[in-house]
Amino acid sequence: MRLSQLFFATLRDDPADAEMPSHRLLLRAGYVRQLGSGLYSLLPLGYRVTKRVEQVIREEMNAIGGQELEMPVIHPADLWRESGRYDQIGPEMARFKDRGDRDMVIAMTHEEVVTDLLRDIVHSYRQLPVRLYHFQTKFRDEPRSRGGLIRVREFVMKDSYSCDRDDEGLDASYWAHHGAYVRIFERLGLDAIPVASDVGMMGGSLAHEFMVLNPSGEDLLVLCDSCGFSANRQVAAVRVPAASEASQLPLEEIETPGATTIAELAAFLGIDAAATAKAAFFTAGDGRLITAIVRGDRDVNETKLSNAAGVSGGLRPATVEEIRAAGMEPGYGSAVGAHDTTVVVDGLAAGTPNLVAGANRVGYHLRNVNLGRDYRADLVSDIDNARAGDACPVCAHPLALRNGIEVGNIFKLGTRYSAALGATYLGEDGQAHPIVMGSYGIGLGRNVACIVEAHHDEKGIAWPDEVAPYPVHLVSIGTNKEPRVAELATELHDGAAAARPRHGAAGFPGGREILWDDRDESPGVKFTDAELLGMPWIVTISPRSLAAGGVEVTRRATGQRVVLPLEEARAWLVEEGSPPPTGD
RNA sequence: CGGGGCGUAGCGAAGCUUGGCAUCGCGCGUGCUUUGGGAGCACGAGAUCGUGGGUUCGAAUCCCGCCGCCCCGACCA
Repeated sequence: MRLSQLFFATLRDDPADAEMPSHRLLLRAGYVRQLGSGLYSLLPLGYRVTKRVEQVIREEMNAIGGQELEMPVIHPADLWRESGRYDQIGPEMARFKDRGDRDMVIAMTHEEVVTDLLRDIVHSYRQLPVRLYHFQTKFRDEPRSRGGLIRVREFVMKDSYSCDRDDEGLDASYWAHHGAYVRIFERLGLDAIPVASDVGMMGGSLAHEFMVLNPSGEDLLVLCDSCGFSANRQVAAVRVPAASEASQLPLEEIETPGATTIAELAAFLGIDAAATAKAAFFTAGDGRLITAIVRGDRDVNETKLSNAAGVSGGLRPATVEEIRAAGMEPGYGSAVGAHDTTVVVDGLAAGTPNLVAGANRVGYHLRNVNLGRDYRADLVSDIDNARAGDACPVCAHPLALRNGIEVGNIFKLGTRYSAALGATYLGEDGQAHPIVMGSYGIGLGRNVACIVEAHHDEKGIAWPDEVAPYPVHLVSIGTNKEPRVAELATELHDGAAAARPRHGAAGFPGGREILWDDRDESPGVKFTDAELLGMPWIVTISPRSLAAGGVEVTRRATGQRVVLPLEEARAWLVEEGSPPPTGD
């Protein structure tokens, strides 16, 4: 591809709206353009990178027996009503009516459709297992998009679905995907860490997210550098020390005027926050009031609370009226004397005797509150939010908290969708069984952005070989001084374009094509753009390089530079199978 | 949805406080010179100042509404 013909433009100045390096560089180098909030066009360069990422994923999915297909972006709402998600999911899902006044939705994901296909086609255990995947557009009307391509509203995702006879089969499919993902991210040049995660809106029993550490990441990861424990903070267990043996002291009401927060209470009484109990009130989607009790120095983890209490429709902070209706007083609240509420007590608070807790009366607290004697719990469970420095739940080593970006996820769905939609097969026993499913996603655009995050310097992008839009950026200089420069550049460029695709670029037309900066620009402009665009190899041909014996080859990522004789350059770029001229 | 910021030529910005000819750099076009690290000179094109209303002799500038974008938080496979 001649750069003079390429549809792109580099920007000399950083766009005002871009903060993350990947966003800034993809914009400046002409890979993407923004259409609206969370909506991006992929320009030819960005499209080629995305297609190469797609190809890596395709190869690894095929390697575990995946079969590629394609499912629609527009779905009838009735299908989503069957699974129950039509009403469960909020404004994040786009809905509209077609001309026949039928309710339709724009796909956020494809569990329903794949399950519909299964109930149509699979009837016997002999047809299982099967692993299906596709690359398809999703739309999620996020409350807030951010970070360039990191969090967008419309995006292409590889989603795959495993369909097995039983839990054993699902387990095999799950770990097959786990392995495939490890290989995919390694090939993409990403250090992705699998962490235990919440099952969220997918439902299911086991889930991992593959996370790339990044200061702009939206997720918080709890990591142990001693034993390797890793979890999303949403689900990270907190280690609870053995319950205290201290004897219970008599309950005592004390006046605490104006002390409505733990900090004020602790300061007023001159005690540590850890000697108090904190009550937090939530209203569940089903209308229940949930009262969560944690030790005063800790915080409630809403995901863990929601899972522990078996809440389906999510949690929102309770209103003052709702709290009072259950016999409690905001600011001076506790579970003592509470009624008509589900009380969930964290293990740490349950095991700490004689806490100071609210008296459910304005201006008063209670000393020496003890679970069992003074209030009851519907449930004692870990609902504590993990913090940096906490003891690892596995090995007790101090934990670290890091930000991460989710580049992929794997979920055990079980029979959540097959049961709801009636996707069953006849087993060897002659009985109908629901198909046991798993769901596995990788967002393409987000991965492209993460690759740039991991592979750039102050000058620009430095693509890994596996995903670069073109392997080589040919820079010709001094064509007016030396006619051979243009002749040789044309020969190399045209020769590479005519060559058969390089091994590993199957299905990718023009896989051996190189980029040639044939523009009438000064050398400075050409070099600067070459470094910004980030092809793995920059090949310079000029009177000077010819005098030195050939072309100059620079490895973009390392800056390592060698002079390559013309014959070797031809062998490398035009004739198939020649290795790159230098190591890294 | 809460808090903050921004919207002026393709890009980046100044001008707004204190109303009075639309400004600068880059980029773009033409010509000449230049060609190993974002070249020089000359000429030139390009802006409903996000949008609607109001105040005023006069609004990019002051007032009100709306739209859009970014950041933090809430939210979120």
